[in-house]
Amino acid sequence: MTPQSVSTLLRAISQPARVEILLAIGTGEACVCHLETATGQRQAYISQQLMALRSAGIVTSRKEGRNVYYRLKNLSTLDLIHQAVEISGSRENDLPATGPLNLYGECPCPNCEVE
Amino acid sequence: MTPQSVSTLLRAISQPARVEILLAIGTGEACVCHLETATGQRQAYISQQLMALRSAGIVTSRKEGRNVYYRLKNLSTLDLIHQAVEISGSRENDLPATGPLNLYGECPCPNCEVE
DNA sequence: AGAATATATTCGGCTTTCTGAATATGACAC
DNA sequence: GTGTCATATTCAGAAAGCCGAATATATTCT
Repeated sequence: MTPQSVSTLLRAISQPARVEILLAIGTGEACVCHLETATGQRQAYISQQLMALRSAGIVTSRKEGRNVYYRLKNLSTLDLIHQAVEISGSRENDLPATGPLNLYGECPCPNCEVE
Repeated sequence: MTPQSVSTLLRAISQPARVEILLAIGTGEACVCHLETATGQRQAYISQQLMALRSAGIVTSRKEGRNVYYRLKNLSTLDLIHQAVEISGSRENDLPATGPLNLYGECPCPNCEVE
């Protein structure tokens, strides 16, 4: 039945850290080290949240070298979050910038610099 | 900060019983006894869920006689749920009919019959 | 007043989620 | 091989959520 699957999806998102991660990934792709700097959280912690998002089918991952790049499986997940922002009454501007802050294949965060 | 309020909202919805309740209320108004028959749950249980929805600011209540009528504070909460349905991959039709099954001020469920 | 009805609240135990700490895996460089 | 870097997993205690059972409140009726 569907209320079950709806609530499973929403529950997976209903965590401040995971909302931040999803917004940081945005419409692009982000490796863990990027999310680490983007959200200021420990690496293991982010990995845990990503595991939750992955097993809920919200994100997919792609491995390249020693990095793993995450992206949203369905971009309208972002719309859902934005709608939640509106409903919750906060101004949209209060949200941290939505990704991508980087280009595909390369990660701009300190540890990943390519040049 | 906003990821917090977003997750508070989503968490309040992320519960099968509450999704059902919200859909049963739909765009209209429903008293508790109606939701009782609509969802097949015990009265106290529904009241608990309504309390959660109320304290999350998702529904408002209006008292009339010995009945209390609930409605969505913001109708786009329904859109959010429908979008969650799409993202979660289930067909929209799997959702139980969205309210209102009743007219304002009167409740069609057995205990509330007016005529 | 007392009884019946509609809804709300409290309590308690159980289960789940959260998150820090430590550790493991896997890939690349040397 | 060893070392280092990026990411993943496991464990455990604390916190939060869920929900049945009992009880409370508030309204109407007689």
